[in-house]
Amino acid sequence: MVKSPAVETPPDVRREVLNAAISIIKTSGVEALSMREVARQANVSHQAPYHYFVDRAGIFAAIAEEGFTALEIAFRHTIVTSNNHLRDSLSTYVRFAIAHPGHARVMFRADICGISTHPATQLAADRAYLGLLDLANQVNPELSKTTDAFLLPTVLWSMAHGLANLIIDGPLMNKMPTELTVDALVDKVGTYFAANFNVKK
Amino acid sequence: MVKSPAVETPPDVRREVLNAAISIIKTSGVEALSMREVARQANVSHQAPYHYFVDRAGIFAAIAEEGFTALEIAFRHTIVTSNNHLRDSLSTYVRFAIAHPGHARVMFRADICGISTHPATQLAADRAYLGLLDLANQVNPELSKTTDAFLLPTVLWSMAHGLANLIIDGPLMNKMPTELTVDALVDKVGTYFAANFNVKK
DNA sequence: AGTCTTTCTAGACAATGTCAAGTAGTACCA
DNA sequence: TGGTACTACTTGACATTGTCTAGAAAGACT
Repeated sequence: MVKSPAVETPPDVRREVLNAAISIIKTSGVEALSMREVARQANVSHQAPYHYFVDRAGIFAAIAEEGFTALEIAFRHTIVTSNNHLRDSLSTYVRFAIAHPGHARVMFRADICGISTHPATQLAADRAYLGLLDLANQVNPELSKTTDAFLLPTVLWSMAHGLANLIIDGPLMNKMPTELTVDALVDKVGTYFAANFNVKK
Repeated sequence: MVKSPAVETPPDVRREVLNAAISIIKTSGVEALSMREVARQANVSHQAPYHYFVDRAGIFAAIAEEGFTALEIAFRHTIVTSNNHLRDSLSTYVRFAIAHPGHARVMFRADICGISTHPATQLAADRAYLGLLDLANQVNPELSKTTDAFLLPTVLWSMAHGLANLIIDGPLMNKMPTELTVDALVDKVGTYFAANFNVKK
């Protein structure tokens, strides 16, 4: 094929397939994703996705990898820009999940994100975790030297993970005051937590 | 068939089906549950489950309902027996999830637990939430009277939910010191959190 | 011109969720 | 005793799914 003069870009089937998958997960959940529906939405044959992703799990692994990489970048950004690392470690995680529910729904579920079978995804996940550790280290550098160094990161991770999941999939919003927006909730919870959690000692 | 004299109990197909489903979810995850596999493990025809549960989602709803009811009982028990409600609200939730992963995997995922379509499940979930609220109220009864009464319960719920999910499905245990058992982790995190989170004011 | 590789498409298969129809047993009434 | 209704299933059928196997078209390299 002769390359046309900078008018139309060549179709990036891999990207199209991935976008279709992310969109399906975002709107209908992980359960609803079928290879054939993905192919249909990407306007390719039902077998084209298999060329880029070995199987259904392969698509999930690719989405998760993309997500973990983006999350790590978000953590690194927060490390250098925040003046309240405790609060913002929460909000970075949660806001990422809200902004990218298609990715989050996959990343946050080890049973389907293929972390054990896809080394690239494992690596991206490890790097994101390191980002979180570095962020926690900003909160109190002393803690990271103790034998219980894992405690603060675990609390932060659990808290953020729980809040994110309850918001994007769970019934939390129904239980909140009706006038409270998601953004306001994340703000309030983050501020409340950071104000009341004592990290000295 | 002639009924044998009080020796064997009549087969409870509904229970068998439910148990088979819970066992499949526990060992292979929600994704792996198929109606036909459930029927096979319960030794009934592939349509028998449909007699008791309208569809696949119906089985999940029944499991979730059972789980929420049990969780509420656990909360109520903790309310009257604990002398550290902050710590034990966490551990009650997390230990429930660890002890009943088959139930937990379904309950904690609104997209599949059928909360919006099955009123009985919704009711059980609401009751469990009320149990959590009552538990949070033990921590600091004053807080429940303020306009920000939702903050402490939300923090507790998020924290517990996150920790539970990271343990039963997530990659958290890989990141922990190798000699740390799940039980010890729950203990340590709960104690650490309760010791450092300030609920006065 | 011929062969390789990449990027797909087409066809086939067993397994799945679910609809429709049937059947065996039990309960109740005449 | 016969009839009828109901419960608790079973059997059969169908479209849809994930995935295997076989190509096919197009460019790159020799």
